[in-house]
Amino acid sequence: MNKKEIQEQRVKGYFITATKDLLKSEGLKSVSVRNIADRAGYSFATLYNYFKDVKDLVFLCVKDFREECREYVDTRTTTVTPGNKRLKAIILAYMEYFIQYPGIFDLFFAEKLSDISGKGDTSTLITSLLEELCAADWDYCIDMRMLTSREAGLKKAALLYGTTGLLTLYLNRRHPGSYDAFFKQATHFIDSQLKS
Amino acid sequence: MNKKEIQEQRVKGYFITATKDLLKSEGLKSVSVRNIADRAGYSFATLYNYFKDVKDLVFLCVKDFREECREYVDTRTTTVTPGNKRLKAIILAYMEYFIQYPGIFDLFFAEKLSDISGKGDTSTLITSLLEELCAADWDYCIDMRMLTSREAGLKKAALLYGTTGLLTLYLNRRHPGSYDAFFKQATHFIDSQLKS
DNA sequence: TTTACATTTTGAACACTGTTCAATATATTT
DNA sequence: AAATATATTGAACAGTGTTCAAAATGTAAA
Repeated sequence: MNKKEIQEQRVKGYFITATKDLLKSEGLKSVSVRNIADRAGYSFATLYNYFKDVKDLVFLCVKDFREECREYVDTRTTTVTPGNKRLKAIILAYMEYFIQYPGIFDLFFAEKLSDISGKGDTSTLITSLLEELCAADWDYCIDMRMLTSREAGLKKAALLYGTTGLLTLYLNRRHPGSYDAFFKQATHFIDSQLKS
Repeated sequence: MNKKEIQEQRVKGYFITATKDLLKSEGLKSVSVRNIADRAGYSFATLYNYFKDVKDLVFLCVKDFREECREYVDTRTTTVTPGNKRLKAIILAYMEYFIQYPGIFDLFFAEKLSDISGKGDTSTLITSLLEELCAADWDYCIDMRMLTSREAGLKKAALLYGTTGLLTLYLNRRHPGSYDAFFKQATHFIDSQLKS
């Protein structure tokens, strides 16, 4: 029924919102079935009527966070000069977003997906985010004959791997040891990669 | 006393060996206080007479794995021509080691350190491994005037970030989707970074 | 309105996790 | 052999995810 569908989606939304709030404020380690249900105003058992397990619920947040990150980056890079300059700004803002919400980084890149089957698209959702954010400016550079399509492909990959690694090392291993040092390393890395 | 010290180190060793075996065979998720103690032939409570908590014990394994990785890489790269060629071989072997033991990668780069205080050197132990493996060949390239010291520093950092990110994405997000594709990406990335 | 059925919500229970602590067992010394 | 010191241990507690039968609620029919 339609009414039933609407209500189901509503309750699902309560759980998702609770999970997102918890993840952003307390981090991934505090995301538990009982904590989520408390925030949503339901019993922990109710959660299992709407999601097959807690990982399923947690990974449903990826879509929303992806959009949030997109907006975060867009609002602070639209006025920047297209091309290399904006690419740098986009990548820095992208990293900044995860620095601000380490729990979201954990969810995106560290948390293991439970079942490998149908969740391939969640992985794609995550790994394609940076590429999507940069797409227009890579195209711009290619159109301007600053880069070949082949070169752009290599740089895209290197920047995805590098930013992921740098964030992993900084958030999980405090390397570099301060935010200033991290930021300096990030800019150096991006500059070195964008340099033709 | 000396006798006491020897016995204490021996029992500690039993727990560390058990943890290492478990980590390599079953992965980090199976490393629990009771599983470790079972393998070591003690009660789970005994563990707390030798280590302040389970994370302390788990991170003590880093030192041994570091040595193991070092040997793994050394034995398959000593005969390679020094310079860029050997650098590539070293970095590939380094990645290969973690592909073989995903649990060790989790321990090195994903697992959060419990207390931030005295464990800074464990982080350093981890983040300096690749640099140490490559040190001789970077020096070789600098001596041969193939690189300036400054350029080498940039490349070192980029390769550390890139390998960490590529391994994170492949092991946690199946990106790229197959080992063949992963290997191809890894070689492309390394080649592009080593290219002056 | 009351009865009957369908759906949603829920807490108890189970198997796990890490950790603490008092009791037990072992080793050492007197 | 008795007294003391040390090592080992299981019970207990608070937390985790998950299942399931019972209770509460909503809906339809009599």
